[in-house]
Amino acid sequence: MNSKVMATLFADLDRNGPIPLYYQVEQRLEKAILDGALPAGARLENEVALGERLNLSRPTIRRAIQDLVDKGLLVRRRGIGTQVVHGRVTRGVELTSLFDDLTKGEKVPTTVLLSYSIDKANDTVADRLGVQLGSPVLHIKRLRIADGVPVAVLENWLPEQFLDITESDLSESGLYEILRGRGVTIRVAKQKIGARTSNTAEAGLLDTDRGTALLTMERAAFDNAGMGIEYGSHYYRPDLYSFEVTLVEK
Amino acid sequence: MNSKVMATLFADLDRNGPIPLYYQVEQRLEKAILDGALPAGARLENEVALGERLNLSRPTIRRAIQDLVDKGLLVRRRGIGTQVVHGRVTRGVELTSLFDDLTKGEKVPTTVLLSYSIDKANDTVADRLGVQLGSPVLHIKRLRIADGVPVAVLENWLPEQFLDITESDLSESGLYEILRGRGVTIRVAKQKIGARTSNTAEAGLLDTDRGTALLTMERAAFDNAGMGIEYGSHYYRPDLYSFEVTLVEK
DNA sequence: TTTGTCAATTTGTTCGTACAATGTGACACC
DNA sequence: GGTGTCACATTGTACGAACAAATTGACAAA
Repeated sequence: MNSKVMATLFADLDRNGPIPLYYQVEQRLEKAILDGALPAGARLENEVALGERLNLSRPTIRRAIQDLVDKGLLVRRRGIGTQVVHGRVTRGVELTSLFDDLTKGEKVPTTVLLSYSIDKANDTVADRLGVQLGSPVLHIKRLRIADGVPVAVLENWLPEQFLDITESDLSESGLYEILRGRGVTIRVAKQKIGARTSNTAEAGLLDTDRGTALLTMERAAFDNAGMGIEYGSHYYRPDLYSFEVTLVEK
Repeated sequence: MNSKVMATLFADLDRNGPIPLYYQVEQRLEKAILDGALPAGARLENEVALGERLNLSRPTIRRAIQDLVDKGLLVRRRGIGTQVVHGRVTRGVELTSLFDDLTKGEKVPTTVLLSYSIDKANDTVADRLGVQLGSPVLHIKRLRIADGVPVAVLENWLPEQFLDITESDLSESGLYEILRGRGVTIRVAKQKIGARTSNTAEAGLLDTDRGTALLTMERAAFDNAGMGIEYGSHYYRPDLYSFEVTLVEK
């Protein structure tokens, strides 16, 4: 390990703050890997030595390393040591929305609210969200535009507790941003990704020709307690968007 | 917790065998949840009590529970306890192949080997697998059929160490099955899922009309040491196949 | 009635320690 | 020269302990 790494890695830890020590170590290591300070194949110091250097116990170091192994950034083998994973496999699965994805890139996302209403939950929505059939749900349909080009049509249903989300909220921020702002944390999401051929209306919204392929995604999202938060049925222009997933086998 | 649960959960552990104790506990809990013995919303005993009952330390119990939380089966909250997750969210992301998926259902999968050759790695393949440009790679192209209906066209490239996989191997088993049989364990896979419109040749293979939508998937898979194992570029008939992914936020 | 406070419960973090299992490399032995 | 064995390094499993943080519920105070 070179001196640059040592600087970011072995600076003082905040031992009294609210951020767990293992998490501080984890983030430093992750940054070093993503920055390239720890290149692919580089071997880490062993756990005991790292612990002594940082004045942390071995379990704490192990936890930090294990999290990065779970993310697919590190690989470890008994008797050998811990290495930065080869290859371009960089980031794990994340729960994000299209809005987040676009913001992270250098695109400028815009939203057009196509429809906004309070409906009664039909069979599908009630099943996916786990609410009573016929109970009130917020139903929205949005056109997402990046740098002036239409990218996706997003249709969402949210349960009763979110009926107070306003139209102006939705035009300002992504749905997931609004939910985060309300303290909602999404814990589990089940997605189904497919494709189909567009009809005239769909093609019109996305500014393409009827009959071209659409990438489709259905998602049901749940919070800590397993309550349904959001059900969405979306379609995307496949020349402008695709889903990337990194799977890590335990 | 009822008595049936106690029976499966609190039977004697194998304390000397090679199977880790935390893993034995984990599997018993998972079985109890999947069997419905621990229904959605059921509250587990607290960690300390569970440990005393099984004569295990708290860290061991915690590890078992944590793994199930990571799989999306349990939810825990400080001050509250641990509960079986609500909702229909059942299983986490798994690394499987189309062949596995079809076998698990009640379909009968067939394979037609469309081409089989040893090529020199081009730019894309060399990059994805992390091998030298121009190094020998096994290149195969297969048509996957389920119950007599063509479902997907699978094109794969494998590095030098797999050149000895034969054509008959491939017609008998799925690729991942062959790899498992050779002791290869895939650790990390990066997938990109998208869609596009089919051309005449593609439509012909899948027995559809030219211009219909295709679901596409690219995958690069790596083993423990981060070595590239397989790079694939596939397309699917979207009316017959889709990708389901369950995401769990840590 | 409402509000604030405190105790009890439960998971979260961190420490220290011990031994087991696995892979590497050196060395002796044939 | 080849082969087996042994010591060493490193991660894996497991124990015990202590305190921190979050949630609930009971009780006292306004």
